[in-house]
Amino acid sequence: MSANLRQVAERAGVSVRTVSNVVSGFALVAPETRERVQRVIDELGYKPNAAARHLRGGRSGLVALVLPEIASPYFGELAGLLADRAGAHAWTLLVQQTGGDAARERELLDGVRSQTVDGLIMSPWGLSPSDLTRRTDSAPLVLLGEQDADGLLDHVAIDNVVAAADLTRHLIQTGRRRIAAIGLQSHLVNGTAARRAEGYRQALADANLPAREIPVRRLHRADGAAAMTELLTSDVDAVFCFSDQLALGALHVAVASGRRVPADLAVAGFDDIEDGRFANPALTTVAPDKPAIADAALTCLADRLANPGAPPRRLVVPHRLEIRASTTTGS
Amino acid sequence: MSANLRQVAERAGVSVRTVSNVVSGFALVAPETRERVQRVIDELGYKPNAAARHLRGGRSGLVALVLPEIASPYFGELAGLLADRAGAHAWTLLVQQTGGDAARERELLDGVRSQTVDGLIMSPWGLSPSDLTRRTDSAPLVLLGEQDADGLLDHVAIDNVVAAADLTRHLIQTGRRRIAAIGLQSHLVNGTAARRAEGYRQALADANLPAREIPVRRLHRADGAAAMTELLTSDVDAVFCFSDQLALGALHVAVASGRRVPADLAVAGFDDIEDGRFANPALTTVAPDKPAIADAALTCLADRLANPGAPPRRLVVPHRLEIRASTTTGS
DNA sequence: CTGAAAGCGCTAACAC
DNA sequence: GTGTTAGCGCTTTCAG
Repeated sequence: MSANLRQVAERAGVSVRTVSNVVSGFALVAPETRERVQRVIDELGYKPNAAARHLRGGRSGLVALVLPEIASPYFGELAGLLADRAGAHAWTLLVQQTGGDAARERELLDGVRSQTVDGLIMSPWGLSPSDLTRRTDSAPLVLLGEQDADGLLDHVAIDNVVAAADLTRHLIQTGRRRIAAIGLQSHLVNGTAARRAEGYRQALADANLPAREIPVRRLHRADGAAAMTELLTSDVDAVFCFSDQLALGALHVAVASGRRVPADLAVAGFDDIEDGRFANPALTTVAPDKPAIADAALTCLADRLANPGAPPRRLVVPHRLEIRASTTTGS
Repeated sequence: MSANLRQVAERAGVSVRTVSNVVSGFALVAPETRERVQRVIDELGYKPNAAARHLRGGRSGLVALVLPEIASPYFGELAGLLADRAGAHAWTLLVQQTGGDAARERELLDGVRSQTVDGLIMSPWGLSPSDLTRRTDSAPLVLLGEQDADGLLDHVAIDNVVAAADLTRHLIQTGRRRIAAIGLQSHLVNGTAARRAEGYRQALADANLPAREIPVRRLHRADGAAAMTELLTSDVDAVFCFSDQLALGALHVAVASGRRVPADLAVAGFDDIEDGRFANPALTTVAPDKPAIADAALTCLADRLANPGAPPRRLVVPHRLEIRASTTTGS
C-alpha cells in the first residue's frame, strides 16, 4: 500500500487541500510550498489513487474496445492505433473480445464490467439495429463499421459500397470477366459484408457481367481457403474477397494447387493488413485509412462525452485502392 | 447516473447491508427478502459501482498487458488468448503498448495509470535486469519471455535454446549446410534473441557447420525482407529467422526474386503465427504452446496475488516443431 | 437474519 | 493561499 494524500500533507506540514492542489497542478500554491510538497511526494513515492478519483470524479480514464477478436490482423492493427492515440485523450484502452457472439455483444453493450469505462468503441457483428438502440447503459458508444442503426448512434466507417465497386472495376479494367466474390455473411445482421456485396454487384451490372457469390461463416484464412477450394473446379478468372484474411487463404490454396496468380487468376482482398503486402504474390486490396478511423473514433467519443445531447454522427473515413501483384502482371 | 445501493434499499424497504448481501450472493438472506430485493434491482437496473468496490476492496479486476505492439501477430494471438482466459479469474485486460521503448517500459513498470491494476503481464524489450528488479510499484508482475532477472521475478517462457537448436537440426537433417540466422538484436537487453542464437550456434557447432548471423533492428516483415535482400548475393541454402514475421518478409523477397523455396532455399521462422500456415509456401516454424503461456501467466499472477511472499517462479512452457513446405519438399 | 455506521482516498465547496 | 470537511458508493464490523 503506498502513501496517500493525508500522509503527504502531514509530512509536509500542510493540508490535504494544498497537496491536492500541487498534484493536480492547480495554480494557487505558493512556490516554496509547492516545492516542499513536491519533495515529500517524491520521497514517499506518492501516486494518486485512481479508484478514489474515479469514485469522486466519475471518470475512470478507461475506454473499452469491444471487438470480435483482437488476434485478427485488421483489428490488431486498429487496436494498436487506438491504444497509441488514446493517450492524447488521457485514456487507457481495455479490450473485450466477443467472438462475434451476439449475446456477449449485448452484455458488453450494457455495462462493460459495471460502469468502469468512460466510453465504448465497438465493432459489433451479431447485433441488430434494435439491440444497438435499445441499450440501457449510458456510457457513450461509438460503433466501427456501417451499422444501419437508423442514424441514432455515432459511427465511423469507410464507404464500403464505393470501395467494393472501385476494386471490382479495377478487376474488370484489367481484363477479368468471371469475377467471384468470397465473403457474404447472410447469417450476420452486420451490414458491412452486405455493403461490399452491393458495390461488387453494381460494378458487375454496369459492365454486364455475371456475379458469383460464395458465402462464408467467418472471415478467417481457413474460410477463404475452403471457398477457393470450391471455386477451383469452376472457371473464374478473379476472386474478390471481402477481407484480406479470406484472400490470403484463397491465395494459398490457389498457389498450392498450381494456379498462376495473377496470370490465371487474380486475387484481391479488403483491409490492407500487413500480411497482404508481403504475401506471394503481394495482395491487391482496399486500404481503409486506419489511423483516421482510430482518430475519428476517439474524437467522436470525446465529443459525445463533452456534449451528450448532440445529434449522432456518421463519420466517413477515406480509403484507397492498393494495386499489387496479385491482380496485375508487370506494370 | 444509475441507481445506487441506498436507493435500491429504500425502495425495497430493507437496509443497504441486505441489498449488498443479495448482490454479492451472500447466503444469509431470507428467500422472500432476496426475491423482493432482486426485483427492485432489476427494476432500477442497478449495477454495482466498480470504482467504489475498487476503493473499498482494493481490487480493480483489471490486469495490464504491457507489450511492444499489439498489432504484431504473435502478440495479438497471445492477447486474444489472455483476454479470453482472463475472465476465468474475473479479470479484464487492459492493453499498453511500449513500442519496445525502454523509458516507456520503465514508466509502465512503476504504476500503470497509478495503481489501477491488480497486476501486470509484461513482455519487455528494452529493460535491463536491474530495471526490472529495482521497480518501486507493488503490483504483481509476470514477465513473458526469458528475462535473466536473476531469478527474482516470475516469468513464463519456452526453452528458446532447445527450440532453436531443434529447428536448426531439422534444417541440417534435411540436407542444408549453409544456414544463416536472421534476427540477432544486439542492441536489446532482452535475452530472447540471444537464446535463440545460442541454440542455433550449438546445433551448427555440433555438426561442424559455420554460422552466419544477420542482425536486425526490429522483428517486422520489412526487416526480414531487408536481411534477405542482403543474403541473396551469398550462397546460403537455408535461413532461420527468429520470428515468423521476419521469415515472411524473407520469404517474400526470396520468392519475388525467383528463388525456389524450398528447392533452392529453405526458410524457417519462430512463433507459429497464423500467417505462416497460409504463406506460399507454408512456413516451417517453432510453435510455442500459446494457450499454455496465457494460462501460466494468469495463474502465476493469481498465485502471486494470493501469496505475495512466495519465491519467484520460472515457468517453462512446451513448444514443438511445425514442419511445413518452406523447408521440405514432398514428404 | 437485518440495521447502523465507519471509512477506503480523493475533490471541491466553504471557511478563514 | 491554505485549512476543514462532506460525500462519491460500497463492504464489513458490530449490534441487535
